[in-house]
Amino acid sequence: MPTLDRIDRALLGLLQKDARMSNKELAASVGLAPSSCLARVRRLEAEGVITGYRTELAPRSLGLDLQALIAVQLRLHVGEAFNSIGDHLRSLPETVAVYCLGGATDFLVHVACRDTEHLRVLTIRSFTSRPEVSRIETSLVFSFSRSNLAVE
Amino acid sequence: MPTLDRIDRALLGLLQKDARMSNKELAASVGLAPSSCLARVRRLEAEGVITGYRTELAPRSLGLDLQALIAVQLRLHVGEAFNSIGDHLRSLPETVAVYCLGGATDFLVHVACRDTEHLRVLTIRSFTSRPEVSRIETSLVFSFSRSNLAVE
DNA sequence: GTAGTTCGAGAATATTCTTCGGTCTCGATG
DNA sequence: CATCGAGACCGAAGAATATTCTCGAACTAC
Repeated sequence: MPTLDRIDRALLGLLQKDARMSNKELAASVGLAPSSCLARVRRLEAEGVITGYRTELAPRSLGLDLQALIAVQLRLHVGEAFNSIGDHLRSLPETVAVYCLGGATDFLVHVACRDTEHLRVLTIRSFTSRPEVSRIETSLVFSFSRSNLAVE
Repeated sequence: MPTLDRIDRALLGLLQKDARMSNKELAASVGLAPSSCLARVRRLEAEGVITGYRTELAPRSLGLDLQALIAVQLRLHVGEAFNSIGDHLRSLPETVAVYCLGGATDFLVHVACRDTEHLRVLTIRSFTSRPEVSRIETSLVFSFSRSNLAVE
């Protein structure tokens, strides 16, 4: 369990906002020499604090105009089914995110589709036709925005 | 509405997986000269296909061991309240993501907290005590994983 | 004190970025 | 059928950056 000091947190805050910030600029922002800064970032990566650098795309630019949240309720709650359906949901090309939940809903899946027909086919082919799935409920996503984690 | 050819899509796929990949490596992966590759990426940024580069952090490393989804139902559905509560939810330091939904639930908020006490205080202070909020329902998040958008 | 440890600075090297012509292809046009 | 222009790519070179390495300061424990 790594301890994060003030500088680590500043780095994480900056990198969350812009993962492509150069090491030099990063170093200047936190008041370190580039070499020291790089060592810190490498350490944060190695310790697993930083889990990856992702590029965020506009779904619309990819022709995915329709986003939905699909709440999934399972028939069997044995561990086996839980894992296999989880992997299945994560592997769908339409999937943006998968939540595994406690409560009445077992999974909540955020999907991006081209249009309503695409969504309709998706829910049938990849959700309701699976034997583990008891019931789903689909909600339209009007807007979606992600925030940075608080690092302080 | 920009048209994305095969190379654009390859670039987006690679950058989604690793936003810090160097331009040189990126160029080699798609069979382009670095200069041409850079021009493509710049164009994708300018066209709004790429909306940002984010660093993904492990919530646990930040002492945020407890994640939850909070479904929010509003009292008034006028546009005014809708925007103000949306901004409020997005501005919370605990917020990871905010969905604005159609259906019975108006907002779904993904939050990360230190512990149950933190979550309890959060739901009261930042959710139920707001006048626009009629009712909330909190679900525990056992696991959460994000996928890359299909670019092909 | 002193040895060990951690952390950062600075220099030197390796690598990469970025710009700037130049070339090629392709389609339209005279 | 030749010419022209637009668009896309490549390659080279200077500038900027990343990375490695070594050294020294501050701190700890004994």
